[in-house]
Amino acid sequence: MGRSRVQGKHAGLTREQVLEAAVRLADRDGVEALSMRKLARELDVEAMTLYHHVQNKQGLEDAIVEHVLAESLGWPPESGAWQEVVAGYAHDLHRGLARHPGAVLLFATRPAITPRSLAILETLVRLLREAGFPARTALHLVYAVAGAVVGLHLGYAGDQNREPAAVADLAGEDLPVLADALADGPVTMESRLDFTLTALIAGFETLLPADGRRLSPR
Amino acid sequence: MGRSRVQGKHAGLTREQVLEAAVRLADRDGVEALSMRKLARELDVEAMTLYHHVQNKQGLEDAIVEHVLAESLGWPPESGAWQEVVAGYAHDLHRGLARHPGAVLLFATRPAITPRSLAILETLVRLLREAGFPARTALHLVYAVAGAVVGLHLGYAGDQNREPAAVADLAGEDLPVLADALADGPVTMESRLDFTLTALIAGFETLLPADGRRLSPR
DNA sequence: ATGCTAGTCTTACGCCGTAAGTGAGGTCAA
DNA sequence: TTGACCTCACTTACGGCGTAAGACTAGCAT
Repeated sequence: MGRSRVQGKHAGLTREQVLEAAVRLADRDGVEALSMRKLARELDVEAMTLYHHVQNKQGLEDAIVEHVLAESLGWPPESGAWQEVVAGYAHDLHRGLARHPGAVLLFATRPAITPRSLAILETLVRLLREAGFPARTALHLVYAVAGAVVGLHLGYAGDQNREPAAVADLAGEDLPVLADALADGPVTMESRLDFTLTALIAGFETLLPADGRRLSPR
Repeated sequence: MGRSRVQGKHAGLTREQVLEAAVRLADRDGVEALSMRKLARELDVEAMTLYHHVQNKQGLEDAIVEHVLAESLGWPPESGAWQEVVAGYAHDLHRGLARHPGAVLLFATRPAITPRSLAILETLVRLLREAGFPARTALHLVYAVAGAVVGLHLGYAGDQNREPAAVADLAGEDLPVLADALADGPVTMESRLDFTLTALIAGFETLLPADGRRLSPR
């Protein structure tokens, strides 16, 4: 019954298929429900088979992050107003995470140190330096923006996910200011992103050495 | 051997002891190593005993968050320069998370909706509103700051934790700008916190309606 | 033909969370 | 004093987990 597989037969499974199924499963059921055995079942294969395409579960998770990252982040433009480049980068990341909620927690727990993300980081920092930021400040800036985006999604990815919207219900008469703040409806992810991004970019601008040494050195 | 416990004997275990041991264990071995069985062993008790003090594992994790939060966050002052109150709040949270790295991931995945944290939120938002922010903007502000602090710690809490410092090693000659940015040593948590906080607060200031309607309405 | 290799399945181990049931002490009303 | 009841603890058991070790098979290179 049902058990119709045969030892040794090649099922033609590829690493790409494994990753796609893993992302699908994590998005559908939540990352905490992602197990090697369930993933294998999904692919109509035995669990141990997966270990030929992935080193272990941790390796699978790393690969998921890389996969989603590659799908989300294009190459930043080599030139342009830094404010827009940074905002574009943030929005790309945001859209990627929105499309793959199952990957959010993995993003949060893994430093992005693949060659690809480092190269993107390099490009961004170079652009910011050309805009007048000291290199170190530029690095801080990118970290702050990336952290804000991931942090934003975390708040909405918590499992059963009574997101901040639920605060509205809880904010009874004893929390009048909160109730007032939520009177216009719940705080959406988009509005939080826009707000945080605006504030961060405005804040960065005040940190920029006043002259803007890009073209005219004085 | 060693099995010297007796059925039914009251060992006098309290919820407080359970929580403290849980936090200690999570801080020492990482939150992913926290299991009901290990925790019970730590307390010289059988696993199922814990279920008298905690609803289930999820409940235990919720309680850890609450515990650490209570330990970290005092009541915000009812008055004072909003910049300093917000910065103080951020630093309190930061210190709490620094003291309890095992709780960071739990913080990140749980909306803070205990009565206590809601009350703190209420106080902060009220203060900000008195400083001239619209209620909704004030709420965004607090979320942004809290998210930044938690996000900051997440980057450093990733398990074996080759933190961003490791980027320095990876930034070879092909990533000259990054190497430059890291020439003065790795990016510490403190410097990231200070930078992000400065930028956020400066950004918020630009969002503040120009008059500052606290005292003089026109 | 022979052997190698890569992809697959089988079995097994020691963890995990927790449902269900057992038992020992303490409290307190009758 | 008794005995019912409650609380706290222990025991056993189940199904799921990650993965180490090994066996099998098909196809390719020799």
